[in-house]
Amino acid sequence: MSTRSLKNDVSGGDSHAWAIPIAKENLGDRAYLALRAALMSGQLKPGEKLRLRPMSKRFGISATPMREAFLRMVSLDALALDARGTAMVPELTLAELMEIRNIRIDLEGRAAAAAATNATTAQIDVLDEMHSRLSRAFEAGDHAQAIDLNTQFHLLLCRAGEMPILLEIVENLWVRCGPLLSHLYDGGNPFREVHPHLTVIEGLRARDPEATRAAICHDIEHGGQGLLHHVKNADTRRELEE
Amino acid sequence: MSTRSLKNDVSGGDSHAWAIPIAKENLGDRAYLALRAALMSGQLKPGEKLRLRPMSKRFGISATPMREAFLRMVSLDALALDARGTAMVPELTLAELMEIRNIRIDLEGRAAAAAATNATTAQIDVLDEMHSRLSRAFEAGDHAQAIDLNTQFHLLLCRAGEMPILLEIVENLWVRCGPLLSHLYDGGNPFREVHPHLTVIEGLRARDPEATRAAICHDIEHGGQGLLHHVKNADTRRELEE
DNA sequence: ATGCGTTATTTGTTATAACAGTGTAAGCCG
DNA sequence: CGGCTTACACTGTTATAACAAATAACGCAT
Repeated sequence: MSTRSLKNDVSGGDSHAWAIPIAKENLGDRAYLALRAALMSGQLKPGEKLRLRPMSKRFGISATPMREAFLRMVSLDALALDARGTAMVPELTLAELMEIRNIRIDLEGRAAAAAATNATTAQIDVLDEMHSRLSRAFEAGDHAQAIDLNTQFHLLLCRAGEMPILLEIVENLWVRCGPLLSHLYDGGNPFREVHPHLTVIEGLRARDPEATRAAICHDIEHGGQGLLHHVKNADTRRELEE
Repeated sequence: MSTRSLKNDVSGGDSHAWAIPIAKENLGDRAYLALRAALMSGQLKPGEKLRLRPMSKRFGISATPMREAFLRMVSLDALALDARGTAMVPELTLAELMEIRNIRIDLEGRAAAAAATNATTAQIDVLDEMHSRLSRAFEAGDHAQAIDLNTQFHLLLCRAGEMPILLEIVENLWVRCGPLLSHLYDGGNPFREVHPHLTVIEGLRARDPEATRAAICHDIEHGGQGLLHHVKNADTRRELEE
C-alpha cells in the first residue's frame, strides 16, 4: 500500500497495456513501510525511542523524509511523541488492548461474514494451508512464525471480505499490537478444544456468514489472553513504580 | 487532538494541578487541524487540488510543515495524492460510502451501547439540546447548521461511550465524508416518523444499551440517503464521461 | 487557424543549515 | 569529595535552496 494512487487507467482496448507506469516510491514511503514492517514483526519494543537523525542515518536518507515517516506512524497511533517530540513505540494499556479487541470483533466479524459470500475457493484453500502451517509451527515450538502466520490469517480473511476501508483500519490495529504480539502464546495454546480457525474455514466452505463471523469472533475474544495477561502485569508493574 | 502527548501526569495530591503545560503547537499541527476543520465543514469540494507552495503561502508557513500536514491527511485517506504527488480531496465512490456506513453502524453502534451505561445525565442533556437545535435549524431551512449539529451529535454520542480508539476511527470516517455532507439533506428530511435521535436519547435515559444501539444504527442506515443518491448520480455521471 | 517544438514557470521531493531548546558531562571552587 | 556552573553535544523544528519532472505558454511554420 503506497501513498501514490498511480491510476493506470488504460481504458478501452489499449494494445499497449503492457506499458505499466514505473512505480517510483518516495524515500518517505519506503521508510514508512520499513517502520511498519518492523513494528508488525515485533522488532520494536514498547517504550523504545526512535531518534530522528540517528534513524535517518541508518536508513541512509535525510531528516525530512524520515520525519515524514515518523509523523505518518504517529497519525495512525502506531508511534507516539513524547513531550520533547521524540518518536517512541507506545505501550498499550489494558484498556486500550481490550478496546482494540472489541473493535476487531466488530470489524473482522463483519469482514468474515462478507468473506463467506465473496471468498474464492482458492482463497479458502490458502487460508486452510496457512492455518496448517501455523499449527505445525506452534507444535514445533516456533512461536515467532506461528504468530506471524496468525496475523497473516486474520488479515487475509479480512482481505477476502473485499472491504478495503475496513481492511485498512484493521491492519492499523494490528500494527499497533505488533510490539506486543511476541507474547501472544505466553500462556500456551489458549484453545483446548478445536481451534476456531478451523471453524472459520468450515464456515467459509459452507458459505455461512453467521457461522464464520461467530468463529472469528470467538477466536479474537479468547485467543488474545496471552496478550491480556502480559499487559495486565505490565500495567500493575507500572502502577507500583509510581 | 494534538500530536504531542503532553503527559500531564499530575498524579496523587498535587497542589499545583492548575499549572497546565502551555500547549506549544507545531506549525504542522496547526495546518493539519485547519485542513481537518476545512474538510469537515465542507469548505473543500471533492476533486479540489491543494498545491503545496500556494497553500503554504496562504498559511504563512514554509513548505515543510505544510507538506507534513498534507501527508498526515493522506495517511488517514482524508486526502489523496494524484500521480504527480499533488494533494487533492478524494471523490468517494458509492461502494466506499456504503462501506463507511456499514463500519459506522458497527462502531457507532458499539459506542452508543456503551454510552447508555456510561453517559452522565449532563451529557445526555447536551445531546438532547443539540438535537433540538438541529431540528429547529432544519425547520428554519438552515441546512448548513443542521448538518454541523448532526455531526456534533454523532461524535458527542461516540465520545460518551468512552472508547477513545473507536472515537478516533469514527472521527476520521466523518472527516472523509465531510466534503459530501453538504448534500446530506438533498432529498429533504429522510425521517417521516419520529426522528431516531429522539429514540437514542430515550434509550440513554432508560440506560438501555440495546435500544440505544438500535436507534443510532437505524439513524445511520436511513439518514444518509441524500448522500447515497448524490454519490450514485456522481458515479454514473463519471461512467458516462469515460 | 492549427499543429508542433521550445522555453519558462510551477510542481513535488530532498538535503542542508540555522535555530532554540534540553540534557549531560566536564571542570572548577568550596 | 560534593555541589554548582559552564560548555558541549544532541534533540526536534523550520525555512530555504537545489533538483528533476511535468505542465503551461509562447512563437513559429504550415
